[in-house]
Amino acid sequence: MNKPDIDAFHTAITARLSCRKVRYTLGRKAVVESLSKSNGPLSAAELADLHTGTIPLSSLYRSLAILEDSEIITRHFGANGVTRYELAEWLLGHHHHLVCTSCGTVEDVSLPSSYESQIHTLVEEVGKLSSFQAKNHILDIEGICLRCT
Amino acid sequence: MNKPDIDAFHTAITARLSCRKVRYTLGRKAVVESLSKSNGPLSAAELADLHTGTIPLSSLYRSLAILEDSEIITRHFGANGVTRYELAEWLLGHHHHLVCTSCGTVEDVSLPSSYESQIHTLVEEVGKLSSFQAKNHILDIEGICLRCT
DNA sequence: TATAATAATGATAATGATTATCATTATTAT
DNA sequence: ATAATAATGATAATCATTATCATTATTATA
Ligand SMILES: [Mn+2]
Ligand SMILES: [Mn+2]
Ligand SMILES: [Zn+2]
Ligand SMILES: [Zn+2]
Repeated sequence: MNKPDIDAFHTAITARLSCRKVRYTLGRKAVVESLSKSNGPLSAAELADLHTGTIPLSSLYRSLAILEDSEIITRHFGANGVTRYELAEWLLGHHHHLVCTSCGTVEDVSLPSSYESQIHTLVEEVGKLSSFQAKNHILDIEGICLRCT
Repeated sequence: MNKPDIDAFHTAITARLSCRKVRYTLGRKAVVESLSKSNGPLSAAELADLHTGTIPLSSLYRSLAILEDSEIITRHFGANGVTRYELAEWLLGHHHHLVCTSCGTVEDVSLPSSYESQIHTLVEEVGKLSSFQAKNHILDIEGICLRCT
């Protein structure tokens, strides 16, 4: 996963939020900063830890809800039942996740585009066969991460 | 998805449970029956509805926990943040899920084996590239189901 | 069979994550 | 400067899930 510069994110996010009378406050910026720096989605608890004392939980959850509303962030489920947050794909790019079943961490991973297009075509095909209007796919790879080996 | 006969399930499950001093009681059988009949994983709430009045929630959750322990059922996350339960793959076979983002239902879908092997090889490859010991993959296809079209 | 040991049940309380309230404070618009 | 609007933070409320524990059912064994 290529880690892009945070300033570009702030600019893009400011633009999108201002369209919708939504303010890009310090608390919300803090969330975006943390998510930008992470190489995987973070849970509310993890985000709270990164800003211990500085952001009350109620505000954190509200920021997350609002950022999701504005499509700045998305939620990821699938590792245990833990909800994790990450920057939306229009910021971070399409990617998938390596989920360590031992320590529970979730790491972003981009597939080579040839693989990605394979998946895309098979998803289309399966949708047709099942008369299901496929919109997008979520591929989580479960296993043991390097640190847990 | 091929719907196999429930009696075979009961036999196999009885065998596996008896190995571990775990009883296959009516409540547990009821859960297995419901899951067998369903064409997708069910949430605890949905299971409770299917047996309104007959199974107290505490018993239901305990049955689910015990059946999961004994690897009779597995949990599926990923549709909203809802935890859903399904029969383990050694009973139901490996498959994936069509998740309707409109009504929230989750339907089982088996991929043609050529697709499945494509996924398998790409997962292996990605694991190598990321020095991640890949064990299995979870592919959810999100979109709009037939009823919601 | 009678009895002890073990497991399951069901009512209820406790927990933990998330959401809702609401008064206060900060920002924006006029 | 003032009014309108949005954000904050403390707190309470919800909701799913888990833990307790006394009671009941099942199994083992004398
Ligand atoms: Mn991610
Ligand atoms: Mn399934
Ligand atoms: Zn790990
Ligand atoms: Zn639907």
